[in-house]
Amino acid sequence: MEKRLGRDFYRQDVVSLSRALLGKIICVRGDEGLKRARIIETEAYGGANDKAAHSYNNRRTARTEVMFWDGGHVYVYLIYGMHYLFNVIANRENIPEGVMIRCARALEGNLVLNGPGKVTKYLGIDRKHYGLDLTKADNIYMIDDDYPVGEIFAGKRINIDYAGEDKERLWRFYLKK
DNA sequence: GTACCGATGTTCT
DNA sequence: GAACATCGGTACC
Repeated sequence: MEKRLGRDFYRQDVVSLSRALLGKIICVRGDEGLKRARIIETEAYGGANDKAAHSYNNRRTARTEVMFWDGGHVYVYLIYGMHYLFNVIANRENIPEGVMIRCARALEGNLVLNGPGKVTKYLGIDRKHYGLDLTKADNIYMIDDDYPVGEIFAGKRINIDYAGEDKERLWRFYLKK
């Protein structure tokens, strides 16, 4: 059975949500029709106390604004001038936490999207999705189809050398290939 | 497998 | 003006 994930699902702390999102399906409707991908790797970005997060120390700017919104909103930003990264906002209003989707598998063709920039490129996610609500939007949402996830592995997050001791946190979660 | 490199544009200091 | 939650390429081992 397939069902759309609702608000309560997203209102978890960011580490719990990062694990819970594994195996779920991202659906995006765009110019080329419906694209879907199953999440197989995530990273948690904590709020005020995580030096790796854009919202570290509750930094609130035009870019990080959506991180302070209720769980289930979409945070998209451009990195290195060419790649959009897709994040799912966790927890509740004014607790700025987000889950980065690092790796997924396209349902159409079984293509492996091994990198956050490849995930957004395949799905067609860009700045127009910034701030949308995954529980309400008709062009971007998440589906639970009761996929058997199996064992979840954990490791250090990637490319956050600037984060000091927080780079040691085991906040990357993934399923076996 | 690891190591570097350039491309590219927005954000924040 | 520096930094950046990346990628695809080349080089080498």
